[in-house]
Amino acid sequence: MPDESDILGQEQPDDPFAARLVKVAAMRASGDEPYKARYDRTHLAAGLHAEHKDLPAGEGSGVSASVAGRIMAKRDQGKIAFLVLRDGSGEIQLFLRSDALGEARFRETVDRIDVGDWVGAEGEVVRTRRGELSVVPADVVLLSKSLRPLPEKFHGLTDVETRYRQRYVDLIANPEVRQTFEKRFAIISAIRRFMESQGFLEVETPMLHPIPGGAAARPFVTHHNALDMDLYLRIAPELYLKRLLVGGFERVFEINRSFRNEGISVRHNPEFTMLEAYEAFTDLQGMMRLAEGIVVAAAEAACGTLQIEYQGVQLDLTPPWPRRTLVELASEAAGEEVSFARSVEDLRRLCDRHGVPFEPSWGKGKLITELFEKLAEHAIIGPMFVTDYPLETSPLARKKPGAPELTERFEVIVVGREIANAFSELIDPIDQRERFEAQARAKAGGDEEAMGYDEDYLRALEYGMPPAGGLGVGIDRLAMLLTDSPSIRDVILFPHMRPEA
RNA sequence: GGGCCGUUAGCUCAGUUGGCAGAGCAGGGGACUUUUAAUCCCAAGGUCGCAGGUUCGAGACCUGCACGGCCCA
Repeated sequence: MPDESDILGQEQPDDPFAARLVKVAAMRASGDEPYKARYDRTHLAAGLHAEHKDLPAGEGSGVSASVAGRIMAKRDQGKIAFLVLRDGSGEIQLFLRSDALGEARFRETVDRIDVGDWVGAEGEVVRTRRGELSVVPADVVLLSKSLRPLPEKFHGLTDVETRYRQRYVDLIANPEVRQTFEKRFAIISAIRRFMESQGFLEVETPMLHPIPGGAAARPFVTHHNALDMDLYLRIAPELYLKRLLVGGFERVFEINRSFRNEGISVRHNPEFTMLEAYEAFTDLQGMMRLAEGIVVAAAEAACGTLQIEYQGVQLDLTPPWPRRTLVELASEAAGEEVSFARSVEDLRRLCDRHGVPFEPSWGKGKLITELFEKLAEHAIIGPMFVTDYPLETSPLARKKPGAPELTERFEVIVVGREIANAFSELIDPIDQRERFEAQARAKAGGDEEAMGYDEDYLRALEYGMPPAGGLGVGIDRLAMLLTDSPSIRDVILFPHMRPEA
């Protein structure tokens, strides 16, 4: 990579980077700082288009405006030049004229400015003969010199690896990427407003956990030097939020990152964003209404409608969503009854017959859950509440009355994917202790995703937790759904990547 | 973890049966006073992902590795 000293002797280097360094050096030599401190603008591009929408082609407005942004295109025609300036609101053309700037200054300005530079300009707002609203600058200021050429203007940046690694270039080259993220943040903002409108208080709980809990997942481990102890990046905020119910907060939620030390795929990033909400004195029915309300608020904010299309599939998000039990759906997909009435050996044979791999340590509940996930879940268009998850895989959910092997739990499935998960919360400290003991046995048996035994959480339950419903929503997956994005990496600004080759 | 595919100029892509590395855009020089992917002329631009192998000769064929994508687990 050349630096300024390398190119001082060269007048017109061919290399774009070097050519731009020459311009930087020339500006500095003439006392014009190429990286300025500020620029006071009067207008945004979109504001000018709105204010002057009735200005006829070929006429001047008689009013002056100053704008600032990045130069996206340059069309030099000798005595005039057109620059396309993009700011945060949109684009506005700069119509540089030698008769407005003076011939020498016009030439110097046009030669000095490259596509990619940040520029401020002030002058009369006009509409050209061809109908393009433009600013005819009496003054053009180079605010920040870009040294690297932007991707080709017509095709943009398409290499997905570069798009994810250099999101800043992706955002410059591909305007729809910006729209996707604007939608993502509109979704999150709408969900916050909805939760607050329902009387929920947004809280912050620890991300560094002494005992990983609240989900079945392998954690990231880190180390606190002063305390000389290992800590875990949280896999879920659940157990802390429920401690707050014990403390007397009746409606709380948190929207923030959790971390899971697992594979990366189109649906998994090591750090991801979840909403978790807990409401005292309600149950699974209340969580169904809450889940529907959240998705409706998010869809209206992002899409303005509940009729959406995801990857070619038409979806109607209008509540109420249908409810089916997990065992029912697994049985339909397997073509025979999948139930706790069958023996473990029988369920294993069923797995074999359908090509579903299993571990010898799995009980009926895990086998049935696996059959559902492998045979039925992917085919559900939804949105659908899948209910009655087995107790074996739901260590924090209340038992279903009259069905001791099942829990009062649902997942919301849309286009074959889990986007939300909820229970009537397990508030019985004696039952919870037994569940933790079962998890501890599974962990001892080699299950690295089994939940840790959290004695302080049990102590909290022993003080008494009110009846409650709890809900988790995968914000990244919801954003994928509402922005029609095929990969989670499309809705995470800086997705995790291996180091560059 | 397995299978398949990809990696060529800053970007987007060609590259035939193994025979001198190509185009457009961007960048450089020139022309142009209403352009919209401006247009026209000229010149320049390469560690063909990396390392081996086969061959008189490899961007292409073989092996390994790296990174990425898709599918499966």
